[in-house]
Amino acid sequence: MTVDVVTAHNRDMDVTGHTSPGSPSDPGPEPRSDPGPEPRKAASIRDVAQAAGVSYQTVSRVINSHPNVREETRKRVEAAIGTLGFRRNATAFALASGVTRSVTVLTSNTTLYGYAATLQGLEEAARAAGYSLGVKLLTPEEDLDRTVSSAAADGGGLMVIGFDRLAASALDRVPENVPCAAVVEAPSHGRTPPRPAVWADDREAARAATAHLLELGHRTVHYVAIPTSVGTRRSEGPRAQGWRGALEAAGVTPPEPHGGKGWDARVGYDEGRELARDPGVTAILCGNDDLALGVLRALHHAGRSVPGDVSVIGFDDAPHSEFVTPSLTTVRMDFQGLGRDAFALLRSQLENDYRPPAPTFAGTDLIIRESTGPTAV
Amino acid sequence: MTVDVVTAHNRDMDVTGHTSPGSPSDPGPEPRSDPGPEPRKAASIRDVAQAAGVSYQTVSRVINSHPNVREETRKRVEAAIGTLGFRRNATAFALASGVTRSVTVLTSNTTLYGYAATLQGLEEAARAAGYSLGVKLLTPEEDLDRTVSSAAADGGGLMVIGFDRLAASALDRVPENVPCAAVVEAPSHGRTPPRPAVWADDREAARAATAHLLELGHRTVHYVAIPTSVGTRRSEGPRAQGWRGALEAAGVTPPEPHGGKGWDARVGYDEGRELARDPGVTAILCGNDDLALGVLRALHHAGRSVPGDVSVIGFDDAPHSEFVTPSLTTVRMDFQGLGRDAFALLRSQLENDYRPPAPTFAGTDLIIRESTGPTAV
DNA sequence: CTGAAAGCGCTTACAG
DNA sequence: CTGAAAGCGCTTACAG
Repeated sequence: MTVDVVTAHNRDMDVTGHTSPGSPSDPGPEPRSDPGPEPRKAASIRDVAQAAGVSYQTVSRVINSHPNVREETRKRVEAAIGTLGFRRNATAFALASGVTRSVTVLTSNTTLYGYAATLQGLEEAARAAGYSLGVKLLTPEEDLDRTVSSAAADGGGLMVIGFDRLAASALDRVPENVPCAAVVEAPSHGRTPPRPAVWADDREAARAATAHLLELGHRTVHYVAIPTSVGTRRSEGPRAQGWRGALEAAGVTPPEPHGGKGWDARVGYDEGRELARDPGVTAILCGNDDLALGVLRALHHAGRSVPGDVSVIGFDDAPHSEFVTPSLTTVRMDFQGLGRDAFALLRSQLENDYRPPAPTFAGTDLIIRESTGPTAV
Repeated sequence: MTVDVVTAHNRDMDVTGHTSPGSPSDPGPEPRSDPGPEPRKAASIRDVAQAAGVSYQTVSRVINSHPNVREETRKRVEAAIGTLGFRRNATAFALASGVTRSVTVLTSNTTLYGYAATLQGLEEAARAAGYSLGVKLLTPEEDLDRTVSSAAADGGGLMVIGFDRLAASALDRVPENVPCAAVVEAPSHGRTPPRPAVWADDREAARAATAHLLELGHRTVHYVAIPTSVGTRRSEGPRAQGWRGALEAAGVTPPEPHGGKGWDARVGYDEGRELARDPGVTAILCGNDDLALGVLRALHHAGRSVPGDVSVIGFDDAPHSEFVTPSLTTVRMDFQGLGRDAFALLRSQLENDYRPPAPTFAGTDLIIRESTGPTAV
């Protein structure tokens, strides 16, 4: 396929670390008794109290904007806070108050579009609610129980982006008494996720996309699967189920699905090469836009035109899908909405008086672009 | 340009929140004095001590794998830890020990490839070192000083992904006494970042890419800029400087640069339409691959072939760039390496006895694919 | 090898 | 409206 001529350039490092002023390598002229203008250690509530001539409890009242503080006292304390550059120690606050206002996200990926966009939705919701957000990457190498329990020990709640098997088993291992919510693949009928969760209707979206291809006149539709969080066979994910359901509803026997080996364009390319060899293949649904891109590329290399000879539909509506040629027909997903809604589910476990608002998830849309068309006559 | 026929589907929500067992809405049969099999509250060091029949200091020794504990005592404590499901409270640990082993990343984006890949490098390095990783998104709406100081108050160190103006000014505002490191754009000659930082040699990479186009016979090279962290004009970033430097070295007067208005393909498309109108344009360097994708699309719509009529080079080597048609000649950046190296810089400020290892950053490479070629004769 | 004390920086009752 | 006490769950010296 693509021949990459790699021209090595700039193998030299240009990475610089500057030692901070006052580092051991620069002892300075002489030890001074004067601590100097820049405070070495962060000011505490007690330092502020002393500077303002009040007790430290009063400082606590001011920083928590308690009503019962005389105006003049407050001013004095605030002035001291300003000059000392005081910032409340979040660790001590968490320990003393018992409220953590932090969540850590467990995810096996941060760069794939669906994951990254979900993460962004989570971040926005967390920030809006005044929570800090931690991220812990799930890897096959590390012991899952250790990873999960160390994340749980960080306090606060846990969010799981459960699009894959690794993340799904992490979700299964979250201890009962740890607040937790997840965004997951649409569960099979009658099954519920082990924890409060949100999901998009992948199954229905895949059904609609497949039906659209059948309506265009294609005799059958092939499927290139993404890995899935459920089952072991690539045909068991909700997108695969929706695809199969649409075919069966039309009286078409579903062909063997492809893929299931990864999320990226290379996998799509490899599967696309196989599909391109079969002249009977005229319509392909892909589990995501990256796979679809690889399939497009493989069809191009095989000399089969899109959509003239073959129609291709992706999934997710990644940002570049509108700008490739041919532009990609795909299913738009509101990952950020999923992230926001999942955060609300977690927050309702963390704060007793918090009721989650109406879900903001926008649903799924089939976006028709250039990569699909009627069958050639 | 692309006509999107949006078929609304599945606007219905399919988002489910399951209330956890024992929620207020399900009060259960009767209050029981028996707390039941599942512990409501996490076990503390004291609970473990009691269960094991030792003092809580001994438990502390065990969980910190202190040598001076009798083998039998250790066993007993470990058994108690197991049955109680004890996990050390990270907040209390941080407060008592003074070591935080956490960093929070300040970034204005998490989905653009360069940012996401840098973040992933940071995450890997942090995890390998046993640090937890927080992410705080920088937004123009929020007060920068507040955002920075709240992140600083979370304890641990700060990492800034400083590829844009917002992040650069966040970096300027980090208080002197807060440990901090950054990954930044290559600084101009004689200027140093306000904090320890790493960078790739964007300037040299852009120079090399431009020189490559000139060597192919192009009379001049046009530039579509990404926004930059320095200066106000789009021509001031290091990539722009490298591009201009290469032209001037060849005795070519640089044309006015385009872009600078955003990072995504839409901006590239808009700029590409302008460039496509000028038949004298035969070579275009873009500040990133998304812009390049938009430019490619605009050239396609204008009926100008790539690389037959126009050559295009991107920047960053995003995962999809290899699979678009024509595949994109681009500059590969080792963002993950930058992230790892930046973390080491921060860690050396956090741990007195830690010396950063040799940098792992792999440099930049020009990857030549299909979107570039010799000028048409 | 193990236990009793003091303290990390804050908060939440409890007193005045 | 403001101050003195106790405690969050752990650690680091200090004693035995």
